[in-house]
Amino acid sequence: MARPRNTKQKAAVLAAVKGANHHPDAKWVYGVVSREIPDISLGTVYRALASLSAEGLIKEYQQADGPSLYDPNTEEHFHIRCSSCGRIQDVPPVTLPNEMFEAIRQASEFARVDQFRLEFGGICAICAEETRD
Amino acid sequence: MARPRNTKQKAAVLAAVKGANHHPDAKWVYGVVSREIPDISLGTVYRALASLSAEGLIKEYQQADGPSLYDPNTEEHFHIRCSSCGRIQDVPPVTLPNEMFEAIRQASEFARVDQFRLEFGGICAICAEETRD
DNA sequence: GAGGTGTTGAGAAGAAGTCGCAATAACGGC
DNA sequence: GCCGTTATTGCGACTTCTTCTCAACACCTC
Repeated sequence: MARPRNTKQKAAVLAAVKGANHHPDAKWVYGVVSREIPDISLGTVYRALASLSAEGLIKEYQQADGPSLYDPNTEEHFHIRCSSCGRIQDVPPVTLPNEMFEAIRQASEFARVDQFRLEFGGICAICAEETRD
Repeated sequence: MARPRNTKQKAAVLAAVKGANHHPDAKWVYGVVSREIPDISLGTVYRALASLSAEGLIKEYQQADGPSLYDPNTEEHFHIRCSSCGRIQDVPPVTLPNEMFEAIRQASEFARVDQFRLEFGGICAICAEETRD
């Protein structure tokens, strides 16, 4: 594994993600970075995003039904999605009781059960306000 | 919404999914059904799978990092994935405590938090056996 | 500042799925 | 059983998201 280099493209991609007040996808990052580096290519944005998440500077969040999103927040956390508008927001991490893992291990006959992926869903305040009439 | 018709294509797709001993994707179903109906098209398989899951006869399971899988088991259940071989297996459903939803609601300032998506990860028995030396 | 080699830009290619449309075939009525 | 309506099919083109190829470029070390 070679030592990654610091290029202005990667720096600009990192700045764009860190400066986002939401969870941007590659296209959005491309749009932002293009203003600064007009001839950057989308492929480079994808490579920079992959490289930055490999370095732990950002986090990739693979959606089940849409493009990967990139998260400036590298602290451990979870997400909640508004089922009405699709907005995604960070929430603090939660833990599951050990008995739950043990129950799943027994039911599945897996040798080890030590990971989980959890995301919440609901209605955000804005959508709740809008649909109230 | 029109009344769906029963076609041999849809029946064959349903039979293929129900007969699978795993969680097949559209391509696998296409491969199986093709042996019976050689000139079925992949588009038809996709449409049949969508229609069957809308009717509740099968369940679509959207993966974050791969094609949608289709689940013959329509009972409520969750999944566990082996992080080594990718095998996906059903596990019984679990519930999360109300306090967790309430905590997430407060932290997120969402109007409502009433859904979650949870999947487990670990090492299946077969992979555990293989890597033990 | 020269050299080695990560990186880039551009576009092609790949993976997964959807769409438009003419032809076909279910199914309810007669 | 035949008809007509219209849902469904097959086919290919298209969309979206992402990765790959490859020659040219530009970091970084010495």
